[in-house]
Amino acid sequence: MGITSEAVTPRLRMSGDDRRRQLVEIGWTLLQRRPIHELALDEVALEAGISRSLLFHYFPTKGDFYAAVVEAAGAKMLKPVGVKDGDTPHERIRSLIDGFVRLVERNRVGYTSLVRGAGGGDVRVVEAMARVRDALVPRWLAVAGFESTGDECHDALVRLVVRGWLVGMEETVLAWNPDTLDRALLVDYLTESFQSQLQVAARCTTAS
Amino acid sequence: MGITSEAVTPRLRMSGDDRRRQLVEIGWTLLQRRPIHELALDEVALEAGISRSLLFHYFPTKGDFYAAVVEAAGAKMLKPVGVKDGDTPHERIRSLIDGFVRLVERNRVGYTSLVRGAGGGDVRVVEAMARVRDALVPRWLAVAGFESTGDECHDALVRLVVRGWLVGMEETVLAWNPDTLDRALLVDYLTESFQSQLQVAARCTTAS
DNA sequence: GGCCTTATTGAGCAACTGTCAATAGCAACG
DNA sequence: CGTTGCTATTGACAGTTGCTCAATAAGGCC
Repeated sequence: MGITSEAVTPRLRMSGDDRRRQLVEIGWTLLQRRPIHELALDEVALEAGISRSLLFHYFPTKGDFYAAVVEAAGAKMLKPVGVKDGDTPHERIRSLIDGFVRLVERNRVGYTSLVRGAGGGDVRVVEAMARVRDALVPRWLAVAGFESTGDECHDALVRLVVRGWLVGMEETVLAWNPDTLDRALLVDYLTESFQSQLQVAARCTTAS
Repeated sequence: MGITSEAVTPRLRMSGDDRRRQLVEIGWTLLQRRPIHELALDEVALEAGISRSLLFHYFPTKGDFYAAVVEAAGAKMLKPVGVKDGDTPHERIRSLIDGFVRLVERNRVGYTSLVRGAGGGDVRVVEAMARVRDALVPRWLAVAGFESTGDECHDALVRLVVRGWLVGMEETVLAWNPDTLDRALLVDYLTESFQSQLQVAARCTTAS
C-alpha cells in the first residue's frame, strides 16, 4: 500500500505550479477513499514522494491544503454533471438531477467525504465548499430557465432558496437507500420539489 | 481565561454519572463558543478540574465524547422550540419555524458549531447528529398534521423528504442575512416551502 | 480498623502539525 | 566553464494532542 508511482530519481525538482497541482491531485484521489479529516499530510507527502516540509512550503497550513483539495474536488465532482438539451425546463432539470443522483450512486464514498467532511473542518474548508455551492446556484437557475426580475429582494431569496435546496438534496440523496425507494421516484420528487420551491419563492415575494 | 469555578478541594471524588453529566455539560457550554473540532480535550479537563486521563476513563475515545456532547446539544437546542397551539396546521408550522429562526438568530455561533461541526468529525458524531435529526422528523410531521397512509413506500419518501428539508432549512437560515431579507418573508417562504414539499411527495407517490 | 471497589492521576508513547536553518538543483550571466 | 542567485527541497526539532497503563487514594461496607 502507498507505493509511489515514480521512485527512480531521488530528488526531482518541479516547478511550483506543477507541484501544487500534483499535490492537490493526490489529495483529490485520496479524498475519494476516505473523509478528509482522516487524511494525514504525511500520507500525501509520501504519495507524492516528497517531504512533509515541502507540502508546508506550498500550503502554509493544513486547512489551506484541505481547502484547495475541496475546491478542486467540488469543481470536478459537481460541475460536470451532464445536461441533455431537453425541450422543456422540466426535462432539463430532471436530467440534471438524474445525473447528479447517478453520480452520487457511482461514487458514494467520495461524495460523502466531500460533503460531510467539508462541513466539519477548518473555516477555510467551509468557505471553499460554500464557494463551490455558490458557483453551482447560477447554473441550476440557468437550467431552470430562471430570469431575474430585477427585484433585488426577490433575487436574494431565490439564491438563498436554491442554495438551501441544493444542500437539502445532497442530504436526501446521501440518506437515500436505493433498496427501499426507486430511483425514478426519487428523481421525480426532487424535480418537482425544485420547481415548486422556485414557485413558492416567487409567490412569497410578489405577495409582500 | 479558563478559570475553574471550584478550585478548593484538590481531589473531589464524584459519582460516575455525575461526572459524566458534568463533562457533557462543559462540552456543551464550550460548544456554544466554538466549533467542536476545535475543542481540545485538554481544555475540557482543565475546565472540569480533572486530568485528561479521567476523561478517557468515561469516554473511551474523543469521538465518543463529541457524540455525547452533540447529542445533548441537539436535544437542548432543537427540541424545545415552542409551538403555539394554533388553529390550522399552517399556523402551527409557521410558529415552529419562526421559533426556530429566532433561536438561530439568538444563538448563531452555537448553532453553527453544532450543525457545521457535527458534519465533519468522527462517524459517531455524524451518527449522533443523524439521530437528533431523525428524532425531529416525527415531531415536524406531527405539527404538520401528517398521518401515515399505511403505504410503506410513501412513508419512506416522506421521512426522507422532511429530513432533507430540515437540513436545507438549517443551511438556509444559517446563510440568511437579516439585513438584506426580512425575517417575516423568510419565515413565510419556509412555511410555504415545507407544506409544498409534503404535497409534492404525496403527489409523486400517488402518481406512480 | 481493615478491605474492596473504583474514581483519579501522572508518566509516557505515538502520531501529527508546524518551524527553521541548511542544502542542492537549475538557470542566467560573465 | 565557473560563479552567482533564486528557490525547490530537506532533515531535524518543538509543541500539541489522542490514548494507554500501571499505580494511588477516596469513600463505602463489614
